[in-house]
Amino acid sequence: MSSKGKYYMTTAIAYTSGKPHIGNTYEIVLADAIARYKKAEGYDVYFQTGTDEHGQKIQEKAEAAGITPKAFVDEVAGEVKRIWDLMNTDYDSFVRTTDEDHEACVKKIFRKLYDKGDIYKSSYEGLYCTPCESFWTESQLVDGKCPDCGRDVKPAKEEAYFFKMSKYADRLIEHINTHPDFIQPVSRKNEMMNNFLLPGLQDLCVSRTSFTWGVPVDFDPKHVVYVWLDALTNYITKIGYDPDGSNELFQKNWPADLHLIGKDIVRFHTIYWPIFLMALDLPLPKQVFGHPWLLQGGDKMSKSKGNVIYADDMADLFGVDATRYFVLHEMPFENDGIITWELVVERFNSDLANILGNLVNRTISMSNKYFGGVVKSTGVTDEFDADLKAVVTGTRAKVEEKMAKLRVADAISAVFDLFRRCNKYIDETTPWVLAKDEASQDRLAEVLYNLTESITIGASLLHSFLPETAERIVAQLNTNLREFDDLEKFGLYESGTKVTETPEILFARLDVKEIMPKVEAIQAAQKAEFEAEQKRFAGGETANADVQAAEVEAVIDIEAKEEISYEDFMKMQFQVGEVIACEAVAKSKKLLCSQVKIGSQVKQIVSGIRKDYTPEEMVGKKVMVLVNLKPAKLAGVLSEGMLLCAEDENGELSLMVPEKKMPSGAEIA
RNA sequence: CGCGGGAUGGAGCAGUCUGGAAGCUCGUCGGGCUCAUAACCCGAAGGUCAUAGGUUCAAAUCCUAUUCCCGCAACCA
Repeated sequence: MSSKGKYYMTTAIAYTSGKPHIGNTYEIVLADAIARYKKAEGYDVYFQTGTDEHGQKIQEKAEAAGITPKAFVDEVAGEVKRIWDLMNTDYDSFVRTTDEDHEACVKKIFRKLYDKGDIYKSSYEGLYCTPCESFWTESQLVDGKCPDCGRDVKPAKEEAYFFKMSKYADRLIEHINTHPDFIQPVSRKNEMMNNFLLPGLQDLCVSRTSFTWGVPVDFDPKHVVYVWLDALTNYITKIGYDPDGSNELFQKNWPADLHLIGKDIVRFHTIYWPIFLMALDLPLPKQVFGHPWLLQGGDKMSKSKGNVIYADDMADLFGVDATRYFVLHEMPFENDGIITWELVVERFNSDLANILGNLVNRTISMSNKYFGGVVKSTGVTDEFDADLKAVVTGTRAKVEEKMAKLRVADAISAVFDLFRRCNKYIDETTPWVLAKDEASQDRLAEVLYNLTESITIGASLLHSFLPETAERIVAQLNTNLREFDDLEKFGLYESGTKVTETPEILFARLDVKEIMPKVEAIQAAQKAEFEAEQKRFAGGETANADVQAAEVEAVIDIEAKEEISYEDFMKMQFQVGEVIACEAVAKSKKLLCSQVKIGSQVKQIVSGIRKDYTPEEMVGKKVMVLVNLKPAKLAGVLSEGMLLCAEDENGELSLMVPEKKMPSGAEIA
């Protein structure tokens, strides 16, 4: 096959703070489908993926786990690689940002940009929260306090390196305007322009001193390179970029043809990354595609809820190709997709089992039943053949058109339309009727030949998306996958070939009733694992909470706070209060404003409990109140105390109430 | 007045840029068929395309206003 030239594509590198879930997995499968497809089309594809392993978060997680950051990322990177391989992804290069060659190159790049004057040393000024070790901007503060811990912040300065973004902004705007395909989908381009480029770019802080797990700046080792400068450059370092002279692989492959990333990091890939490249005098990537997210029933996935869907769980239940099929098919082009176990089962049954699996099975069965498995072309056609052939041979062009626009879900649908057409063809030609008449044996043979040929072409087109299934299909038909260039030709299946005598079921239908208990088991295990992890990381006191489906009663461990003295405790005054009136706070979604009678006085208390309690049910409750809390305004409403609540791992709240009847105002100690 | 996304038959989505008969998949109901994995094929019901105005010969699509939902992004740099 003639080469159409090189095609260098990358995924974002996965951050190694934890096991990748189905959303991360989506990206690699999508990339793999595109890579396989481009290869089939005749491109010389180089496909790189990997892991991003530096940063404060990882350092903290490793510390909590009591291991070195390196040991931590080794484990997670191994897990990422395992899942990528499990998903049958055919990448050419797996980069880790802790690779020595990468780190060495990042240092060189940093120095080059510094020598060039694009990076300069200055100081970061902002409002600093000492306990949190974080800088905040004025607008991030909540009531003038640290949004994380609520404590006071003070103006502070930290030495840091900055990158002169503004220097290249005009060039970038020009580039984006003259290359309409650069940012895909287009809606994101407008977002970038309007929100970041046109208002003016701020210089970017590209070093940190607050943690050490990163690539040190070699001429100023107390700084580490800001993660994005470290992470983004993987696209060039690993294929052989070197400021002192790059190798052939780099010469051949750069600029990248496609960076496939999640929509959340479009900004980094379409603003910072191109500007870094401009500063290095390198050409810009041809296209950045920000794909949407896969959401769980509209909800965010959360490990603590036990509803995170992992690729290996899905692969266990449905198989690798079914998992690939689902994520590829269900993810729309521009908006977020939804994934639920029920939807997965539905897709599995209707598309994979019914339309595809059953088609292959019934076709092979008929060949065996009527002709001892031998598929022969006899040339006896009739009116139904032309349309079948037109659809089958026209599918390649449809797939081609969709894939050119990276409309992978649409491309895979086009392939399934081919299989649908085959099922219809069986109904039109009614082979079982032909079989009863000795005179129509040749016609019957031709029908089965046409089906076998159609399925072979369909399977070949399917190969980029579901490689294993495609191979299983052609193996059963005792043939090979067709070359891409031959997919518009009908009739290449060798006449007289004998198909398998024992067709295996490609996808056995699933019963959602049988799947759901397994799902629940997975979720329970996940919860338990999460809690064990929390326990391991945090240690400390345990508290009980009710958990429905789980066999063991779940407990929650929270981070232990500093020990306090009895005096500290006695500073707080708790009393029983009776809610005598309650209403929702108009300007807020979360807050309820209660009038609480404590002894003879009434305090107004605002609480963030609206999702768990209605104003009506609040009235009359005897609650536990912290009464000497300094009054504060929440959403513009004065609050003079705090109602005490317990919170479970799902964020569900339960008001603390006295176990026996207690008068309002009773002291709690 | 923080920013962004969304609202299309029971569910999930396409169509909106570039106005021109409201479409796809699933589900439901009815029918057909029996080669096949209770699969396959055909047909039907079901939507004033969130609301109100406007532009136009023509609006899901363009403009204006309003309402409602959802995120702030996948455990996180």
